[in-house]
Amino acid sequence: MDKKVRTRFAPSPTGYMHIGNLRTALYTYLIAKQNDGTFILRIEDTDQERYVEGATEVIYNTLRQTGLIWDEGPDIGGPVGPYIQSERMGIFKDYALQLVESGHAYYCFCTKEELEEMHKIQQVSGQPTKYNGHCRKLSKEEVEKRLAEGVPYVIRQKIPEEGTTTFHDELYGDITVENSTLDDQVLIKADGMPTYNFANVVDDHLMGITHVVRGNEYLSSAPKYNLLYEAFGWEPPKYIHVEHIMKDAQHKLAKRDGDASFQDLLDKGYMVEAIINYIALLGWAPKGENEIFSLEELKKEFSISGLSKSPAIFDPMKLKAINAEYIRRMSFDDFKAAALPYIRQTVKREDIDIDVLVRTLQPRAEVFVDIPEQVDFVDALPEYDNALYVHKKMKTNEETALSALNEILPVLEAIPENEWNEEKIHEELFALIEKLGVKNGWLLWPLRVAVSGKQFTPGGGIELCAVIGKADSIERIKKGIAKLS
RNA sequence: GGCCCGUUGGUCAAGAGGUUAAGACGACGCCCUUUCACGGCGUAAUCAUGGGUUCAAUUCCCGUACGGGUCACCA
Repeated sequence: MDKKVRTRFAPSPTGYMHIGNLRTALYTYLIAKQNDGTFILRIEDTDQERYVEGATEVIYNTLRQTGLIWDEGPDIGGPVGPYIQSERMGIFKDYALQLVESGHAYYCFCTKEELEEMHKIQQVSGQPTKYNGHCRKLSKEEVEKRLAEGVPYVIRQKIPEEGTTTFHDELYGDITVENSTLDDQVLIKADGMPTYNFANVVDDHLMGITHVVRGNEYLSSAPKYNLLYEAFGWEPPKYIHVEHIMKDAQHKLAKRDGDASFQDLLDKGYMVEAIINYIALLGWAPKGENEIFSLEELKKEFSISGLSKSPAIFDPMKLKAINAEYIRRMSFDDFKAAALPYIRQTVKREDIDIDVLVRTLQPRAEVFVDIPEQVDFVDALPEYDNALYVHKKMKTNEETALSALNEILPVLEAIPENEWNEEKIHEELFALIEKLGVKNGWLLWPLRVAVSGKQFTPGGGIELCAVIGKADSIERIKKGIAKLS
């Protein structure tokens, strides 16, 4: 690396952070940071029609939350500002004029109607729709005359009529296209503003950007970018085009899918670290077998060569599994602090052993938002069907369950209130199992059902009894006996 | 439709001429002094397809199919 790496994330403030976009930001950030380079935030807000109140804040907040901290940007400034595109509007026209001067661009006076007409004809005759070069042929005098008359105009890029253009992508290698397939795209619009493509090239150059990570949709316009760089005599940045994140094989993950934005994922209870970890993996594969990476670790691990050239389908299951892994890796205290608000959504009573509940919950919680439902039996025993008592593998049925509960009841009743804890209950019940000469499940499966009324619970019967306390446990067992009798 | 790109198990994917074609999620099975959505151990994949090149092709080349992208005075 001879040149200091400078990368940029250049989102439009739409008020919505698509995870594909976030992932681009991530990769962009990682490339800068792993090369000890600079990560720049540039807001591309030139589309007034799409302006959304507070949208810039969404970008700031997302980046801050995920730890993708920029070194230069609108709020903190930097040597190549301004970093808000709408504040740079004055600089582009001169560059376009420079191109006109050097013969790489030209004034075009065609009206919208004329263009529409032209495209219509092209479509009907099966031709590709592109500008027909009408105004290319205008004489210098003619141009001057119309300019003087104040005829509205745009400035278009003059694509060579023959030959090919080759550009290099770090992932795809060299891609060559026929110049004849390229359109004389507009550089400066009739209102004097630059088009996105033009502003992008100029800004990237002015900001000294060395690597551009962007979506695959720009692959087809990349040759035109290259021609622009050539016309200016500038060195193009290294391109890395990344594939889309898909909902399924034929549809991109879209807003309406409800999984598409960072905020959607947050709302579903996923942890920030897990989200970053998962999207890093969507379209990129680490060298080794480890898949769990912090942002810090990603800086070391990430490599452009591990990026994938084909679209990746977003898999909520995998995200969930990674989130579960993060939960399991939390310390007891951290997990407790994070889980408590969720537990309290359904568990209001205070007379329980919360630590036992938290401890049994941690390995079984995959996402925080699932917790309220997981512990909703604590406050009150739900209505349940006796069918729950039937378990093939445990060899239990309603009849054996009744016997089991009848055996359990006096044993638990005999435990003094102040000795009621997990160890004691365990000790007493296992003594009973030995005395009766039965399998653990024969006794404990019915207990779990009676005490929870649920098919799945965090922890087994013993833990649950410890959580809800003696009085409630006894009451629920009695209720089970009554139901089974 | 033109142009560009892609195609390894249900999903994410490693592998880059000769491999038992990794690993993870999911599924399934078994195990575990208590169920499970914990843990442990296993099982399942002839690499879209046809043709080349080669002693040898999932890996290179061409075609086909399928999928995606793009063809704006929008970003």
